[in-house]
Amino acid sequence: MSAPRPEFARKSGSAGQRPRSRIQKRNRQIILDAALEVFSTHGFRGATLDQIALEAGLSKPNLLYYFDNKDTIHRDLLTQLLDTWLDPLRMLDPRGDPQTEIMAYMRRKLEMSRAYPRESRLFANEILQGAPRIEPFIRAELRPLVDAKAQLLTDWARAGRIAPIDPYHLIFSIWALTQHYADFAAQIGMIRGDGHDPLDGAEPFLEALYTRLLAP
Amino acid sequence: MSAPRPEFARKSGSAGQRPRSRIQKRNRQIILDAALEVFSTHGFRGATLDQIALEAGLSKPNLLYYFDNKDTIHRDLLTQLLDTWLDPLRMLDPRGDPQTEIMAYMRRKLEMSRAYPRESRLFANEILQGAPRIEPFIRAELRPLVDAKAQLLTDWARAGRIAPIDPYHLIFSIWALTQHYADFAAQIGMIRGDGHDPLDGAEPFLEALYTRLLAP
DNA sequence: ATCAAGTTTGACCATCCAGTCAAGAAGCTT
DNA sequence: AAGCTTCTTGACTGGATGGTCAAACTTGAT
Repeated sequence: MSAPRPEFARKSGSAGQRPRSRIQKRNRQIILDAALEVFSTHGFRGATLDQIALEAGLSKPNLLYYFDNKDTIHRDLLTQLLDTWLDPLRMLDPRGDPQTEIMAYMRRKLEMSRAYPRESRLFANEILQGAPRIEPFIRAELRPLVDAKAQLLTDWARAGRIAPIDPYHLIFSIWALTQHYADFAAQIGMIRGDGHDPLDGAEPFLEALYTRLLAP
Repeated sequence: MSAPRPEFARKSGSAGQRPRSRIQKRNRQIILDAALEVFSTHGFRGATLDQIALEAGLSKPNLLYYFDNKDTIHRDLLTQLLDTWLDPLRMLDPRGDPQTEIMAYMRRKLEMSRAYPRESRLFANEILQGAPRIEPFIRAELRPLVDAKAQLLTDWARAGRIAPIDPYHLIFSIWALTQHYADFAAQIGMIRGDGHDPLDGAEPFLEALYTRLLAP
């Protein structure tokens, strides 16, 4: 007879249910990993279930046994990503030394570009397309967080502890500079030579840049 | 009977043939403009000819009367874009004042993000996907240009006319910071409020940033 | 006005692709 | 080993999409 979906996968309104069996856990992870690979380079519409299935080493119907549809896979990936995407900014500590804190934030973001370039590209793809799927998240979570941290930066600037620069542009600059190494890795690789690590030398450069920018 | 393609459109190995009639010129431009809109937000695979035709106010077969296929439209757009994409960097003048020259380069790039955000996103999409269509261009044109200008920056640094910073990362930083305002405009708009111009305040910020970074 | 060339389109086709289904294979439990 | 559940897949469907074609319409030169 036709196999019913396992309970946990029936309706995954929000991600985070844990698979029951070991096979479930393993295959869901394999699929998400393959999907991340494909979605991050081709975008949502450009990716096909066949590609993902091939990448995962599973059959397409098998994919759809674990996930209701293409959209669900994509949403689960984004949800998983967004969960941790804001942590570096959240960690910006009002009690710390301003320059140290901002520098540490930049380093955490750079480390994320190094460790999770595919996630960065998945995010970039989503934003390029107008952020249709994560607009609510950006408005409800990211925006207030950025507003709060911008206020903190303003306070620091007012107190003369960092240079008086626009806090929003400061944050955007950190995003732009760090994510660039993941999002444009293909271009950087072609320019610097293919054996070259795109991030080589990035950290000292960014340290110099922000040291000079932030000095009061 | 079946209409043969007009001469100029027969085989457009490289873009740049000029249309014969006024209608040709007008409609090709309308189509390219519509295609830019659609490709830049949905990527190559994500865009459909129907979408482009709708955006252009033409029928799909009519689109294909002016362009051989979807790929040709995309290639023509990229070719047209790349033609002017490197001009700002090419203009970096060895005889000028280093800081003024670099600052002017940054301003030219920022101006391109303001004037041609769709082109920037088209380019970003292409790179995100691994630059499959413009890899030859990057290797044959962009790379040598960047190498040459990096050498120039190194010379300036050696002469103590700018701070001793990695020239490649300096160039990448200008790309990242300026293009970010076009590529991530959707995100910036949601954070700063939708009536807000994403580029508002960007120029003074970047001026401060590069002034401080470049000072010897 | 006439005619040929250039332009436009409705109808159509082949392929691709997300998603279904029923049957079979593999695991688990006793 | 039996019997139940979970997992896997070949074959299929319906709709979207890139592209074709022949007929009709428009334009411009004479």
